[in-house]
Amino acid sequence: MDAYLQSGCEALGDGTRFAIFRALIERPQSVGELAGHFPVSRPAVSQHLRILKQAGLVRDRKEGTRRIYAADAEGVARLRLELDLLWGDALAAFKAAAERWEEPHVI
Amino acid sequence: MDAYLQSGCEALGDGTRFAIFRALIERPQSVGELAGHFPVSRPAVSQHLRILKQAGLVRDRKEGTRRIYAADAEGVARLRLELDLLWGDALAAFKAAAERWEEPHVI
DNA sequence: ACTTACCGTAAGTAATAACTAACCAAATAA
DNA sequence: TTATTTGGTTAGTTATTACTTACGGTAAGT
Repeated sequence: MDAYLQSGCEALGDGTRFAIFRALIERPQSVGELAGHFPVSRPAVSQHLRILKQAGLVRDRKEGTRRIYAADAEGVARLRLELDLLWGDALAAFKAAAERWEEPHVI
Repeated sequence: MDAYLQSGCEALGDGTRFAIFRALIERPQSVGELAGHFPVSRPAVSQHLRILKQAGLVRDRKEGTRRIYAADAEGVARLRLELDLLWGDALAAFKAAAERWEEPHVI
């Protein structure tokens, strides 16, 4: 999973990438800073960041020679909405299934 | 990702597995039924189901010679809660960042 | 008992993803 | 200008994952 577009859940499927994303939610950080937190090389972090960026979950801005990455509010909201729809469907299905069990008792 | 325990996001990281999970949210289904919906073999579906089960996202019951899988309400709720905490953290951070920008204007 | 339907598991393969090392580019500092 | 810092990209390797085929096991039907 290193070079093509993908949806939010796939982008967060890798543990290291999820951890990087989580770190960026706490506060914006540079690539080198992030690399310091995890047992992978700086290029590996760069590649994870590219994938997160393609998924719209992070954005970046240049600041001198450094590049600061931050979680992207819009992308996060989009993923949240997508998953909320899923939870909604699930809840509706659970409720319907429960009612199919309870109805006979009401008779 | 075929044999060890993992958290919810990693379990949904694979596209085929996510699709299977989504199908089970719509309605409980047997393994063979699921395999009919996707371009993979039945054993492949079985393996995906095992991973989803290890993640607590699905449960299964025997029904004759068939085995019916269904989304697990408790596991779904747990994952939802975990992600809601993440969204909450993100929202708080975005709000704090926005205020750091707006404060100077208030002076 | 035999057959059929359905499914899990094991083994092996093929595909893909994650990673490192090496290189290059841009911005700042001396 | 030269050196330093920082980080993206490429190439190649390693590790992991998804997959199929083959097999065995259980439950229901004949």
